[in-house]
Amino acid sequence: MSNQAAPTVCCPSLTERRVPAEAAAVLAPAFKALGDPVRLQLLSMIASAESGEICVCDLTPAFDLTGPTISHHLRTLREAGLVDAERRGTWVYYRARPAILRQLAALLTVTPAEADGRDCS
Amino acid sequence: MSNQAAPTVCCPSLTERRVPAEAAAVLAPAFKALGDPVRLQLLSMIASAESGEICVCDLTPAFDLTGPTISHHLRTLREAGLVDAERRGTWVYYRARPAILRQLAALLTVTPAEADGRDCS
DNA sequence: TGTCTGTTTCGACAAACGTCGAGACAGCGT
DNA sequence: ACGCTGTCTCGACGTTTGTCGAAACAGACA
Repeated sequence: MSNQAAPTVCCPSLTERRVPAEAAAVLAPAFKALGDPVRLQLLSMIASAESGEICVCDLTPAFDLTGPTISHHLRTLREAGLVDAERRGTWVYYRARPAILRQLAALLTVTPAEADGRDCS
Repeated sequence: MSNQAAPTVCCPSLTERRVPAEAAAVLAPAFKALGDPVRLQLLSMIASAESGEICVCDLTPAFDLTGPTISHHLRTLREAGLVDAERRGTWVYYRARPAILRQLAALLTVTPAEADGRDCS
């Protein structure tokens, strides 16, 4: 099931200091994987699954796309280290990797000092 | 300087409920803009600038890329709503838009309930 | 063993992307 | 008015991406 290594760079916010080229090279592919609406929804369906995992057979029919296309997007998420896959009998189950999600969130977190204020308005 | 509208969708985490197609369509382009190492560094340099803004003339020499290429990446960041640009005399200054960064961070934030634990290890 | 279903791989194609050089535009200083 | 410098736009290029259909692989079940 060939899961790739998850990035191991760490954690200060984008806004605190300039992210070095090596860190950018490692983190950017994860953001790139999130940069497609289908993959964003796939990851969300996986990460929000009640049991912590979800079957490809539940993912595929949720989109107007062929099986191979969904499989391709799932592979992209896997190679970005965002999800893990496990085959159990006939079906393949995907689960999210919270550690890397947290890392990306931390990168994007804005120190509350810097104003201009309201999100969600 | 033609700044595009920033996404106005809001805020629950990826992991809480499935992100709807319309939200994904709006948010994915912002992640896509972050999905290139050069743009990630550009945004970081902009967002971490002491005065809150930084001149293109300070950005360009930090990379082994031509002016037009840097300009193209900056335009991508602008169109994704991640930064704002303002011309003052000869120079053009860029500043980050914290609201959308916060929104993206919120989307990626994992509810501490879901374990598997340690980031930054 | 054979066949059926679920999933992935392969090959192809059009569209989008990252990069460049050449040229255009905007202000400043003479 | 002219030229100089900083920035952006345009056109071109090779590469990567998203999608598909066809085919391969994996496990279940008769």
